[in-house]
Amino acid sequence: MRRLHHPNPEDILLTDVLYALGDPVRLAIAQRLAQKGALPCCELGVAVPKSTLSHHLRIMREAGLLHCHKEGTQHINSLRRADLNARFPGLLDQILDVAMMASQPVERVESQPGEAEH
Amino acid sequence: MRRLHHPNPEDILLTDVLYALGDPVRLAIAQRLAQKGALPCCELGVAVPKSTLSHHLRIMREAGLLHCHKEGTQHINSLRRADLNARFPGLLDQILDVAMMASQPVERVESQPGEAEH
DNA sequence: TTCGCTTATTCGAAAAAATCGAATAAGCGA
DNA sequence: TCGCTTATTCGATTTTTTCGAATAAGCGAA
Repeated sequence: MRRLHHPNPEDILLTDVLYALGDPVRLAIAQRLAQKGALPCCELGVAVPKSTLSHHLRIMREAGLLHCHKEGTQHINSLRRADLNARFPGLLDQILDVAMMASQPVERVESQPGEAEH
Repeated sequence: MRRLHHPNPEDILLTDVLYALGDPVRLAIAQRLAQKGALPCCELGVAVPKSTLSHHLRIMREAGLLHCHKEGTQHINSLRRADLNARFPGLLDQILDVAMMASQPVERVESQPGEAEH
């Protein structure tokens, strides 16, 4: 398997980060990782085919948004919070804050059926 | 000419805003408008063909990022700062802040030759 | 009104990117 | 080695982006 590419912190581009987060599936992944810390691909909780998920993770990884390392057969993903905060102070937290506030449908995939939100 | 569509403030989606700013040309336009207030298309200072510029402005307008109104033969564009701030408090300013900090090449097109930036 | 000029959108074809099923790779344990 | 699990890569289709050419629309002068 080819080695996965991660940009150096100083090479992370703002437009790449914004582009990576400018998709409902990828924003949901970022939110999930922010909450859970580190997760393998299969536990990201997004309803897309495996090949599409791989593509989304690549976009995020190459944008510098997340780090991925292998553990056995699994690929563990986590947000590069420190690197992002060094390069763009406060940005990621601000985005995750407003994302939490104004959740979009795709981000509520696992809400409890009993909790109505009339 | 068809009427230009602008989403209502409450219909603005975070992913649309991030996607709209996740392109070097569009981020440069947002920065320019943040600095100058309101500008017609021809004074946005981006080096792309007219038809491409029209497309970029449409993406931004339909994302809720900017407002466009006609004045004579010109279309005046301005950021929807109040609407965006109401929907996603602090987000736009945060993005413009870090964009200013870490300017990408396309954003420095008009820097003064005399002003060194060491 | 009609012509010429300016500003900007829309059309249409080509290039680039996203999607997703099928095939492949790679680790683990029996 | 075989079978199972996890995830990437391939390849074809769909969607989006790009940009020259055509169109639209306002303005001022003849």
